[in-house]
Amino acid sequence: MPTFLERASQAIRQAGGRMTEQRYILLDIIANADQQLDAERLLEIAKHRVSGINLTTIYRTLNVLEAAGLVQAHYHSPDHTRKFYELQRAEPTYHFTCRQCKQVIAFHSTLTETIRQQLAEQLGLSVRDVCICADGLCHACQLALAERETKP
Amino acid sequence: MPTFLERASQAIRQAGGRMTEQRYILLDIIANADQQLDAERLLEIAKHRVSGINLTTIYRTLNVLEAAGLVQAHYHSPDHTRKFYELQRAEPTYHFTCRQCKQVIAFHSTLTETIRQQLAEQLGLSVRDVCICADGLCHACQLALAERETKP
DNA sequence: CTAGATGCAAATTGTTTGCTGGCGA
DNA sequence: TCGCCAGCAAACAATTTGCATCTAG
Repeated sequence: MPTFLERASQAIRQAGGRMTEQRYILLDIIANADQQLDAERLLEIAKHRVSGINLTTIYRTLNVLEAAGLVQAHYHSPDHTRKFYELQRAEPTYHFTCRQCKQVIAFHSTLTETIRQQLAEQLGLSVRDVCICADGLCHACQLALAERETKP
Repeated sequence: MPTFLERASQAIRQAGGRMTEQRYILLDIIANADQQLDAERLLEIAKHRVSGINLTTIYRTLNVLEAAGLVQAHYHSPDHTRKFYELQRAEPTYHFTCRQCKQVIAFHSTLTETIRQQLAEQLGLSVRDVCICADGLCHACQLALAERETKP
């Protein structure tokens, strides 16, 4: 049974690419991360392992890995500025951002499947990616707001 | 019974702003559009009505209108590059983009409510906006692909 | 009259591209 | 060896900001 990184390297080769040190390391970082990481954070971590690695390489590699179906990109809040990456998996993680304290809270949802089915049945669409992200107020900020309103 | 634009002008004033010609016109354009529009398209249309109006003003106005709860922004595809605007309404419109032909297909969904409830119950979060957008292959492009695969 | 709005040009930010030398299969 | 790849600098596109001028209330 091949390891994940062996299978990955095969997937890249099948797509006409090569498994390089940089790609190997990035994939390894993403696979072992306990949260989704963005390009800048990935660069920061990767620099400890390959000196001279560059943001351009990070971006190009992420695009290669995404095209090969190895990783998948998400946005963490409705003001979608940065992309965050995780391994391609069955039940992806989505995110809620608090408008007040900016804290990002991850959640899982099976709604992706529902949307996929609805769009297939109703409109004949074959869905590949669904983006779901929410913002609003976290519990603490709701309490703080209520507090402030009772004694203005 | 005040008209929509009268109520809008009051909402802006309550937020400490003023109802200017530019804001009035943009709101009117958005209110009467049959689809969501982005900043550039809004500029194009607004130029017919106010000469000299500028992209900066469009962006600043959109932010004011959004903060005042009058309009709401959405992305049309998972590669969230541009924002599109519509009036704030109960059942917002979401979008699917075909990866092949780039066509954008609008759809409605009540899943926003489900997500809102789930996040409230499970994590105590008060959701304000939910972004949902999907991409994949439209019906025609699925057929074309199947065609291509049967005779390579 | 005066805080707030406009318009112009210039800045910002996340990401992509062009090019040249370098390295994996 | 030979084409894909890495690294650098420069380009991009959507949006924001600084500043002087103008205008709604």
